[in-house]
Amino acid sequence: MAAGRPFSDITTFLRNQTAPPTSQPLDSLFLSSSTAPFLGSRSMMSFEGEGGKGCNGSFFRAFDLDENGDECMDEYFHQPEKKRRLSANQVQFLEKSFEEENKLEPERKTKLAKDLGLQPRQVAIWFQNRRARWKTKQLEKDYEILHESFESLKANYENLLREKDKLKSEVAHLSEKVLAREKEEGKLKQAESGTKGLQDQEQPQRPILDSVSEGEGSKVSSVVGGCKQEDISSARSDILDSDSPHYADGVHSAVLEHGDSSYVFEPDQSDTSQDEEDNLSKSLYPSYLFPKLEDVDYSDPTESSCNFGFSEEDHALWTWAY
DNA sequence: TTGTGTTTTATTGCCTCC
DNA sequence: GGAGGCAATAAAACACAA
Repeated sequence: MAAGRPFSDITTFLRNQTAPPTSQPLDSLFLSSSTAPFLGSRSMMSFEGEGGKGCNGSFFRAFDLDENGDECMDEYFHQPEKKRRLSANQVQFLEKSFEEENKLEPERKTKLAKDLGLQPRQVAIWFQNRRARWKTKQLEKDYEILHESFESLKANYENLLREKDKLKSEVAHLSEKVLAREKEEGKLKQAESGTKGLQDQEQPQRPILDSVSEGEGSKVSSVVGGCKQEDISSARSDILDSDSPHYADGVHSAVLEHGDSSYVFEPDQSDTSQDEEDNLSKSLYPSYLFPKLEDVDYSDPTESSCNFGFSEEDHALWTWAY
């Protein structure tokens, strides 16, 4: 069967069973509503039994076979309500046309219908259904792409979360070390001031961490690890107080009486944004917990006198936390 | 052969555009 | 208001396992 004129044989047969084949399309004789009003939309048919249910599996072949052609004609015309699938060639032709343009202008529809021996409405329906199938496939593809993208982002996010937790615990660990060292230094200074005796009594000095009692100190260090804000800020208020020129002013009293250090120092405990993250770092590890970094010489990280025995990496992390 | 799931063809009803 | 598109759906055709 020649592509483009697939039904020339049957057309000829129906027009004149003895005449040679012509290129006359089938629908001009067979499916035109003006000339064949007996065929409604339910009678739109393909003349090729792809599934072998037709006569000898092919309606065309059936017509080619002289001995049973009439039989097949009878069989064919006695199933006016049966749906017929389009032939492979017809579908191929339509697919090709669809690839070129998935919308169907009236002229193209008429031409396709004529070429394939179908009713224009059949062609339109085929395109309609084809567009629907294409859309479904497209949606599936889009879904796949989005799903993959989502999975990738999710994995990335989880990695970042793990990394964040790791860094947090590192910072906490380092902070504990710093606190322990601070505490020891405080004790040393206290001992020194004790040996100086009463000569210093006229100029009492409060060491930075003096006001942090044993209990409070341990409280702070445990807090840093456990990230408990109130206790940290409580310790901080004491230390700030010791340095503060307004040690006994009303604000301080109010803070102390209030019993809740968050009254003046109230960090956000959530960790959902970068800003909050920064705030958290600063509130968790405020400047009073560390020596003034600008006073520390990092030029030689191996110099234990000024690097607290931490490695260069520790310093980097420290600086970051600071 | 038959039951069942999938695909294809066709209809219906609604909506938009000219 | 008619033509055409689309979504939802029906129903025939088909594939396939049991």
